[in-house]
Amino acid sequence: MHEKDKAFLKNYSSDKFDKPSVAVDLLIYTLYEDELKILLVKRAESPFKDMLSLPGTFVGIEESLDDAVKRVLKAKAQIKEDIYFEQLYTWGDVNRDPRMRIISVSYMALVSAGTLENFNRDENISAMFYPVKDIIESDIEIAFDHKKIIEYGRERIKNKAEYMPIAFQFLEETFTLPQAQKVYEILLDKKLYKANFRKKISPLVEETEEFTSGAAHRPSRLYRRRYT
Amino acid sequence: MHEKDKAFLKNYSSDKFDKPSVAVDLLIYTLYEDELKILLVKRAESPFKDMLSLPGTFVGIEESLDDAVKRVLKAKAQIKEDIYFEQLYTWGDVNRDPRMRIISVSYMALVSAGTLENFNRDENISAMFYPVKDIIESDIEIAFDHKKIIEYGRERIKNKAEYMPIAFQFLEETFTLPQAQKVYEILLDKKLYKANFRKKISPLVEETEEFTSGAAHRPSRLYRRRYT
DNA sequence: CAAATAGTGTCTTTGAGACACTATCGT
DNA sequence: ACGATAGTGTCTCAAAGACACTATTTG
Repeated sequence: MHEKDKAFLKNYSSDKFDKPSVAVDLLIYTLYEDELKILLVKRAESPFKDMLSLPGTFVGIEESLDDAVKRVLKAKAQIKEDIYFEQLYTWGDVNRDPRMRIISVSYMALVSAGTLENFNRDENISAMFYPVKDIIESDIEIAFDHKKIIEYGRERIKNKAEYMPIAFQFLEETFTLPQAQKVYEILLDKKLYKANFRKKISPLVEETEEFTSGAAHRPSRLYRRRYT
Repeated sequence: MHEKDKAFLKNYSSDKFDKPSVAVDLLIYTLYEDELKILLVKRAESPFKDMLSLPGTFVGIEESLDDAVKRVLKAKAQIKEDIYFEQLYTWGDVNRDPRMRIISVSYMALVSAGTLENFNRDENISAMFYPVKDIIESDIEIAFDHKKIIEYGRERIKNKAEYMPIAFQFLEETFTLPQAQKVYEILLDKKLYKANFRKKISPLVEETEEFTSGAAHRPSRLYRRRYT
């Protein structure tokens, strides 16, 4: 390292030049019971003690943002696999945290119900999935500016769903088209026409030779996602 | 502040818990000479001395991200007015800056040529507008990961332009439809059909009674943006 | 009137939306 | 046979794309 760099670094790192802290906060979504749900944790400490908040963590000095996200996924949702997530927005208002200056980089992660099978609900009374609709429409208070972040995420997921592929994240490896349609209907929060939905999604999926069975009606063919 | 908060704060702020630094980096775009241009500054210091980089700054401890952006706009581009800008993405790789850990929140700002009239090119040999196309297509090296950020911004601006209103940021208060069409053609990087363009944009603009004059061809009506 | 750019009318193609019909299971 | 859900054919309508035409200025 150059001498000048050292000088710069020393000056910048000195105490008189305080830095903001950086955290990641996650919108971890899943779909079950025909609802979009999001993982929230009950705060154990002040400020906002006992209120719900997004799972998050501070970003370590030698840790990328993505790694911090993965660490939260593992710690708070018991998800060890690599799952889909994407960055949403960075919130930087000066007083968003009453303790100190914290800049929060928000991410959303989409998890299929299957991936959450080993998410132990009993052990995690502090971390639970709540219907997004309830959070947004009721006036339950949420810690920090996290309600705003949840609303922002809800809009983003709706927009993303319009352009299709993201909904597959909520489905298992194979799925029926009625299942896929249901996912879109929940994400977009509106009814879709069967025939039109199928026309639109057909280039994105490929048939398998499997069918559902047992139900008192015509079986449904299973599809898988087509990667092109 | 609670006792517990103090304890937390003390622990977190202690030296053994080093924090990343936070910066904002700006993609300041303008349009002239029928090209999309971006403001770059020549680095005076190592690392990457004499190379081009995005204008940016560290975020102060009592300064919001937006305020940091405005500070850069003023300092590097002499823009005192409030102009349009939006957050793009936050870059958090551990080694993106060789000196120390810096997380960069990138923004794009769109400036009309008129707003830049008092941008003194002679005084600013270190800050200049460069054609985006040249930067992306040539293999000039750009400091840090800023080339990647520039490419990311170029895609975003293209997507945004598809959904319309953003292009008005590059136009003056009133403008002709051929001028507006030109803006879209540059942003989208493709030719458009006159008749179709006009059909699409007509709900977004309103006529004035003014016309261009002096050119050796039919005068063009001036329009202004319609806010609805 | 010729060159140049502004501005309009209309045909074709594509895709979203709506609806009615047929197919196949369990009971 | 019938209730229930899976799956298909096709009409309508609106927007995107393509092209040809008319309009108004200066020199």
